[in-house]
Amino acid sequence: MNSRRTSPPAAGKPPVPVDSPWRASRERLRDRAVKREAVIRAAAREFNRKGYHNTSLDDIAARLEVTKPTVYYYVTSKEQLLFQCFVAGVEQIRAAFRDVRHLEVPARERLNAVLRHYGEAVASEFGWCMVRAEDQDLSPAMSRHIKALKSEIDHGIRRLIREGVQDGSIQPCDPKMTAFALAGALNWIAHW
Amino acid sequence: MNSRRTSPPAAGKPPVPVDSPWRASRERLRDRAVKREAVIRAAAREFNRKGYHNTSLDDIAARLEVTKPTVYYYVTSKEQLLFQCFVAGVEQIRAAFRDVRHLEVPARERLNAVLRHYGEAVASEFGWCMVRAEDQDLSPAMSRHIKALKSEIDHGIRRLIREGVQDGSIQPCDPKMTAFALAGALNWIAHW
DNA sequence: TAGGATACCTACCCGTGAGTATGATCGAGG
DNA sequence: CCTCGATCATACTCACGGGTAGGTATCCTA
Repeated sequence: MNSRRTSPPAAGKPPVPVDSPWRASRERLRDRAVKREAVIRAAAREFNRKGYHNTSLDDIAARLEVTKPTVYYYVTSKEQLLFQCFVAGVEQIRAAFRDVRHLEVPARERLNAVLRHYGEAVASEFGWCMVRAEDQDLSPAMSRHIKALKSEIDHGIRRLIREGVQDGSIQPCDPKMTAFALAGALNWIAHW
Repeated sequence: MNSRRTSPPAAGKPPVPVDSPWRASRERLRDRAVKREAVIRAAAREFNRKGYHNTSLDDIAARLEVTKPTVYYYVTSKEQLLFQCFVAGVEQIRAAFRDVRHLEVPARERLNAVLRHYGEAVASEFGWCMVRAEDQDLSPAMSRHIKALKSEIDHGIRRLIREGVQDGSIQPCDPKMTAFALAGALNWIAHW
């Protein structure tokens, strides 16, 4: 049997329509940033639907009703595209930490708020890119960058746990293991 | 820049040596099952190291000091190889359930025992294949099969939780959500 | 010891998909 | 009106990797 002729590996969920700035209006929009962001969002959705390796840049371009060179006009490589999706997702979580930093409530409540945003981010269109993207797919430099971002979040959670234990709002526990378990449970959302 | 000429995406951890039955002795071993299992184990280790899509069958063959057609002699396709790795990992967990089924101890203890085996399985060389293998990479039939196996384990955990709540060894909780969180936390081991 | 089965290899096919060369198009400023 | 630059499409190149064709060596059995 020649597998080259068998049907593709099943795309699961139906495509999420993406509001393409190219189709948005007849006139060409001049805003590079908007289009670039649209490219990243479209990529994230396709990665989420079919996985990184099962998504071609032609797929992403088609979803935006554009051709591949146009995508390359906004992005230098597929790898960078994945990286940007990742960063976009992580940024949501970092924002949650910033929002909470100066709140005058017990650490337990701040932790809850962060974890809620964390869960929402993981459930968003960028969730897959954050959780399931394998750093084997990225260059060592980008992989290091991602590890650093993940580590920052991890330590942020640990710190909130420690503060909670100190101010009595959280039961005594090992912050490292607890943060690991919490992150694991929430990340699992991205796997359905 | 031509990415075709850039270095491969970083292989992370160093290769785990695999005891190849081919190199084991000068004489050819006649045991198909042993060799087939060696192929699957080698595949699991490579998938674990570099990811499914970044591992070629040539890689796996090279690790076993054989050629690609030899691998195909024991396995019909790369997809089936991934599937077999998955099944091998899941089987460890199913065994844990069987071992515990007829124990005369509180459900809490049985659950602990299962979860310990669960964690060990996830940390094993098949852990990646169980947790991170995306069903987008498998045919619909195999994907269904895998979903069924996962569901069986999930319901097994839920049942133990329910029994624990009934016999008082576990605090009252929602079995579904608790099982989800437990599995998520443990599965996260496979991501380091 | 012929002849079939098993196990393995060399050499190849070919679809796929990342990335690109080239030129068309269109809006805006001169 | 006409050029200039930003934007986009057509039509490629090329390496990679899954999978196979076909042959060979070794073993087993009659």
